[in-house]
Amino acid sequence: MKTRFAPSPTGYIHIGNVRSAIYPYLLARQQNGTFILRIEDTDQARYVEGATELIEETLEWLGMNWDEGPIVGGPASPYFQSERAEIYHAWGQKLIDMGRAYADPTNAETIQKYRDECNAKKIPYLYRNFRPENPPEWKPGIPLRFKADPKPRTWHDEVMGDMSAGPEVQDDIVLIKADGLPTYNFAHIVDDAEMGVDYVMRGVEYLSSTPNYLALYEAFGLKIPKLVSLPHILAPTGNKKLGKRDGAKSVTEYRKDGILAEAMLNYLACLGWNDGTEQEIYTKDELIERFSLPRIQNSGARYDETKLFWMNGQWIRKIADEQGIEALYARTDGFWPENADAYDDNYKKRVLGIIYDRLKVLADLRDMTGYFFTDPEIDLKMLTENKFLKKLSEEELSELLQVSVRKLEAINDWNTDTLQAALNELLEETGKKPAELFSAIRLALSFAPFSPALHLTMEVLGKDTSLARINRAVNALEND
RNA sequence: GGUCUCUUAGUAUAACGGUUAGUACAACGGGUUUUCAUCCCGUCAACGCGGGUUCGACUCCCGCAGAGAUCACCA
Repeated sequence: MKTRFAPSPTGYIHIGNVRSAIYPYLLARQQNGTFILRIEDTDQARYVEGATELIEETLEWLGMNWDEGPIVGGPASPYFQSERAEIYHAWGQKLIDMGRAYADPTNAETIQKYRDECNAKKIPYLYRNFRPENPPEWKPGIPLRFKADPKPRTWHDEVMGDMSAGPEVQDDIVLIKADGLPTYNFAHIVDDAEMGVDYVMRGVEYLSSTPNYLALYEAFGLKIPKLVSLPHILAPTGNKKLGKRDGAKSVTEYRKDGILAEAMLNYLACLGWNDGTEQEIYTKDELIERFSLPRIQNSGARYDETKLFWMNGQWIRKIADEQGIEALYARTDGFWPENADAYDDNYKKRVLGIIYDRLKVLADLRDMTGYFFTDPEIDLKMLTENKFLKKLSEEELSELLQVSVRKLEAINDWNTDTLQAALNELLEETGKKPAELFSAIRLALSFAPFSPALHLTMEVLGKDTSLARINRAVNALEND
């Protein structure tokens, strides 16, 4: 059993594109089949340098390894359509020999004229009504057209159900272009046959062309693969399919923001598919096990970045809780603030251990952990205008912090338990509410809008740094 | 315009003739010794419209409307 992902290297690969790789991948793995990557680079004008590498990187990052295709090779090599011209020519010749294809010498202007005539008469434009009477012999430089056999056709789509179409949508499509390379319409049929592909999964936009493909399968006497139309992913606003123009981000960008591959795969797989249960978080293995074609949604699904971010937070916590902070730490390379470079892994791991449950994306580390690595800039307003502290005078604030310093100085064994105990004693001795005492110390330490629980923060910061920071704040208050 | 497809809360979805129409994200409110977050609790919120079929319709049928796709020597 074989499935394939057949992208065109026309630029970066965005989330709308990736999903059409996920489903065939899942299906192939579930049925111990083969997942093929084929590069459809027959449009030289739209070809973008480096796009193939980007596709490969993206699939690798998501953990979707392919069994046949670029890099790994395979029995139907090559897997770049631009390198398969001879194969398409041979198949084209077969059609010519059967009398089912002809060279078309008509120039573009004339074709446009035909089209305009039809539009003027308000009748559907079909090229087969203008077939040249004495087509020349086919040779390079002249497009090759299919000789359609229009008739009612019915077929089954694994997602959309039973389909039918009349002759009015079947035409003499171009098989091989003047540049000698095949059109998508022709190339994918030939390749799927040569490569033994059993499931053709692609976006619904190909649904309208399916009758033409059916005619081609029939002409060649090919077994029709299972046809699977995948609904579109819609842009966050409007009703358009998600595309680069709507600012669809590339998968690479999300990776740089610190979206985990697991979360990306999970979110995309569940956008337009569910297994009927209320489960939301799926590992790759669970997706492989549960995936089924009939449960693919048949209407478009709107892309919702907020939910992706939520899911990423879930995955950050899942990895930390199930595999340990070590496993999560291994993913954080490149996401720390610059000034963290001077610190060792162990320290950063401890920081991660107390901060991870407030991360949505790994890049949040940059904004949220700065004060663990450098003394924060003193901003007295954060203290004096804090909603719990603004009723205290600067003198009272200073006094409160000095009392705290004396209490904390007395701690010999600096750990979360002794710190918690000291803080509780301070509450009693000062008679302050937690909101006042803790806010004052927290801000003196971090001058950050938020930070982990106080005793955890101080434990990681260490006794010397913690006390020095509070004293610093006291001095600033005294000299204000 | 022709042809085709789709239609449950703001979003993603569950239901497969009988439910107070379930869940999650978002929003809003509350709780967990400070903040932000996590976690927990709660609130708001949906079957596009109109006909049938049926004892009974979100579920089946037919119209309509709305949305989308396609009509290339692009994929």
